[in-house]
Amino acid sequence: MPYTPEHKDGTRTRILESARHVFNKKGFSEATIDEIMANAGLSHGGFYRYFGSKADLYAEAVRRFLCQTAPEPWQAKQIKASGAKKTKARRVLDAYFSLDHFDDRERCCPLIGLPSEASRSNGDVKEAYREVVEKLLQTFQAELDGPNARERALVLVALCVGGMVLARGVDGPVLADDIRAAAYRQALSVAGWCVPEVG
Amino acid sequence: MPYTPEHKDGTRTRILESARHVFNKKGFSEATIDEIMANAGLSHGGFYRYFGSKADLYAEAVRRFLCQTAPEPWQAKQIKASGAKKTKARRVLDAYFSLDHFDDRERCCPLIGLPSEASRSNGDVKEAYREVVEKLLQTFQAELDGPNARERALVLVALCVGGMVLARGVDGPVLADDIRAAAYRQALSVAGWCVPEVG
DNA sequence: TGTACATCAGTGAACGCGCGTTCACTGATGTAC
DNA sequence: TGTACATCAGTGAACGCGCGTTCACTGATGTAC
Repeated sequence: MPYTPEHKDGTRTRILESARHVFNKKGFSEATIDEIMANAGLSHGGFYRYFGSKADLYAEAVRRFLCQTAPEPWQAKQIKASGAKKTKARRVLDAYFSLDHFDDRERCCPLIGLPSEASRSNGDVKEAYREVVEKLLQTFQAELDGPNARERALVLVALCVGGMVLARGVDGPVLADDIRAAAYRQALSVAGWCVPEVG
Repeated sequence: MPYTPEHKDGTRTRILESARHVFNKKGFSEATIDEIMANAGLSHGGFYRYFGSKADLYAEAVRRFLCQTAPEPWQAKQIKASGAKKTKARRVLDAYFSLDHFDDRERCCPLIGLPSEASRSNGDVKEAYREVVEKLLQTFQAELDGPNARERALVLVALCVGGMVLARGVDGPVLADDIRAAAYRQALSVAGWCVPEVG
């Protein structure tokens, strides 16, 4: 048995990680297998030893966001900056609305990287999309006190996605910032968390 | 001068309207010029007498949503149902969150039909996307009393887009409805409008 | 320890289809007489 | 009013490129002896 199973697993993971980035940046149709493989340090020909088709890869790549072992840079920055001062849900929310997350087209949450792709695709992708939504939902809900925890968690997720998707879609940086800031403040208010001191 | 200028204008409008529907349904890359032209009752060859390229058509098609003379079916239904009982902004909000709007993949607002397309495209498309955002913003802001009218209008738009995009992206109809309903109720609360009687 | 071997990860040329774009042509229309 | 004509909206065949997918091959690796 030449090459260890770990070797193949590692390559597969590298392709998935690369795919996640390229799909986020370009969307399903504009991303090419060639670019994904090159980005993983391979040539396109080997692709079909790992995945049945481009569509198969896509669903797995969306789900992949949940399997992260290390936090993305835009998440790590929040953890570093706040230390133990913030709870987990609060850190997730702050990172979600951060400028770093806004700017990171490749490593961003698939909910804002691939919003319309999901609504047009087959059940597999929607399932993956849903898993991401529910993960985020649980993170918020776990720390919301009071009666309507689930309802308020749903609102938080809607504000996260709506605020970031809109901000990315418009061309004026001022308007984009206004949208992001307004959605963020509203989210804090709904969650009952205090607004940070303005710097 | 054979054919009146009105004739050409009419055809151009028909192509734009068709393009808006097809782009909304399929996204930029998956929509084909052939389908757009066929949908407008023409063959593909004539396309370049009206538009320079597929990309040119795209930006115009997004903007086109603002030029509607007649309301879309999902909007008309709200107007009919409520009569003069609701203000304009309230009607727009209710229509936006309606199941009809959720289901109408072709005639829906481009903000939820083409969310990621905009963030990836050039300045022209983003400008069009921005115009749609500002139109919606103004509609809400005009009827919001109190100090933070603009801030609250921004929140409403974020809830509209976030709620609908998320609902469309997940595969469970129950979860989709929960998201839509939660975002809608939160929007009403932020606007200070009363919640409708439950039916 | 060194060598022959079998396996299979990865390569890169090639195929074929779909779609954006071009272009020579057709024929419907308004105008001039 | 009727007819010849010029214009140009619309047609459909053809081109060419890009990309998903296939496949014959290469060569790196672990194993058996």
